[in-house]
Amino acid sequence: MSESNAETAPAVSGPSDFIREIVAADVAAGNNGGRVATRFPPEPNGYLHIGHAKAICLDFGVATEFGGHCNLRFDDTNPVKEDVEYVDSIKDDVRWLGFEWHGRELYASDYYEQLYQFAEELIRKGLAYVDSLSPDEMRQHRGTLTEPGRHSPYRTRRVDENLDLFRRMRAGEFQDGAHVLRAKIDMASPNITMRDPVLYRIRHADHHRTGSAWCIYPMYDYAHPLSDAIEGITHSFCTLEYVDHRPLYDWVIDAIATEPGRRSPGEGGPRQYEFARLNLNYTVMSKRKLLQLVHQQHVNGWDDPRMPTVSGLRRRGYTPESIRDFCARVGVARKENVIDVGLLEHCVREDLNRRAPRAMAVLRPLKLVLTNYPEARSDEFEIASHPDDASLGSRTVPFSREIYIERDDFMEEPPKKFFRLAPGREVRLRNAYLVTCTEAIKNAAGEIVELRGTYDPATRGGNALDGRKVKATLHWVSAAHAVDAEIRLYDRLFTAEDPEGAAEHAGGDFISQLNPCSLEVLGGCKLEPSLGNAAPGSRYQFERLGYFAADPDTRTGAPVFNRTVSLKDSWAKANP
RNA sequence: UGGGGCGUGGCCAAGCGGUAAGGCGCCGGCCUUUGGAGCCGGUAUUCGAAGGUUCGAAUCCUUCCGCCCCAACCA
Repeated sequence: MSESNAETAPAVSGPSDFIREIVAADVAAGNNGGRVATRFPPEPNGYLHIGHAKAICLDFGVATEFGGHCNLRFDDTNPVKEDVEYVDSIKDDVRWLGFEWHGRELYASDYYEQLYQFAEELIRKGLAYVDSLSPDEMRQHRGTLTEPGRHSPYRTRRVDENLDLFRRMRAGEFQDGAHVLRAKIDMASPNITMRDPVLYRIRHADHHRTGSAWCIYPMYDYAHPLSDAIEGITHSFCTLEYVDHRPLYDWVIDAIATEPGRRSPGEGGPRQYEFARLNLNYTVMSKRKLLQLVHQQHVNGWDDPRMPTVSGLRRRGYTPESIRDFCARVGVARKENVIDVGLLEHCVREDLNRRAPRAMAVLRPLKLVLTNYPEARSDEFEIASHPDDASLGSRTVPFSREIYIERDDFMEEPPKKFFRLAPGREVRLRNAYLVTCTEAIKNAAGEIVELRGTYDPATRGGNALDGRKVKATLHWVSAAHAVDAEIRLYDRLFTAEDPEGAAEHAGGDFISQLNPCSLEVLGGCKLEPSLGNAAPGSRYQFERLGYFAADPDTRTGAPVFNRTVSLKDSWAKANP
């Protein structure tokens, strides 16, 4: 392509959402010198979930798209809820999702001293005061949605008195709750956030990073804007519930920006933009509820494959690519939304269909004995690992007289549209032979315990020389060579599309909406030998069944697989 | 009853005064050694409602309706 063409070529993809539109306009206008800096600011009080993944894709995505950078900043201002376990898991998850913060691992707690000095500055400017109302009294004074609040009697304390009290707060002279530092804004504001918000509270608690160095801790509304300003963030993205906080965000930055060298939002400093959080049906997304599921052991930890957490999805077998694709398809807007989990499932299927090697596994085995196949003999088939991608190579699959097929691939009295095996019917064993069922053996209870049949030696590989067709192809595993495995099947965690909504109507809590069948553990599953040493985390398509990933519980000789997602199944859909 | 945000097909979502993109889902058809995958076609005379402005409105104005958020010393 010539250079002039390159310059005149229309943009392949412009801004794809309102956020990128704003950033593009800022860059075009040269705001902040054309610089773009974002941040992803998780509080380390829980594991990341798919909703965070959306935010991560936005924060890191926008930064790289516009040649900027994104800081990973832990919003660790509440020591009683936070823990290093969470910061470690968050770092793992962000990295696994495919994002890099290039050493910019930052903490709000890094700024505690600076934040404290800013607070003294606010006091000196008469913009903050120490209040000594009890939490309950403060609530009384705050007013209601429709009535203005009242001034605290402590609101008029002198600057020197405020400074003295605040220093003694820091020095640990007071009990928790005795005093707080408040911004002096407007107790009559219709926006309740602006009614003299608390900036600092006393918490005699050890912090996971600063230990016992502090006994006063800044509030989010104070620490967040200043952290953004300190780091030179240009675009600060958060969810819609913070829209009402934006005036306070701006107020805090403006309040300390009169000093030389500091910039207010109006002067090119950080600006907050809000977007709608991600909601998924058939699950819950709040950290509080996820924490409850873990603590009450309704699931087996934060990384339970049924959880919408990043670590849960990872263990389930999701790929980072599929999650990023999902976030891209879902879009970024300001409308409340509930995304169908079906879209998430579509995204993994699409990704794994392209990349996952195929293998055969029988979940619920039914033995088929080929009576015309010599007992001592066995065959080997070299089978491509992917039907459309030779680069994935092949593996050797043994065949013998006794093989396992899926129980529901046989019906003694098949209905009209059932194409699979039935007495007298011929089907193909994938990549092997055409076989015909001759007999179903039953036990005393009348249950089918074994099938007898014959194979056609002239159909090696699966095709008949005479061109005769069969309606079905079954997966299979040679009984003599099979590897036994445990396979875990997952269904949605909740039976209701909207667990909290359904619970409200039923008068219970969301726990009552749990799906009792969300986990089904199958033992004695039969795997083809190539699967015997699958490394934990490795993903396969088990032909005709779905995508499966080896679980960390896998032990040598005892594989454990999780079903990530089933294959689309038009037979099952039409015959529920 | 105060403030704020939001309403485009079943679920998302473009659209920015010139006559409704796209994805998922769904419905048909083709193809197929995975009832998978792939391919082709269909799926909103209408944008919460009603008025108004305009040659022309999902886009501008007015009113109304509905949903969500805010009264933690949580984030």
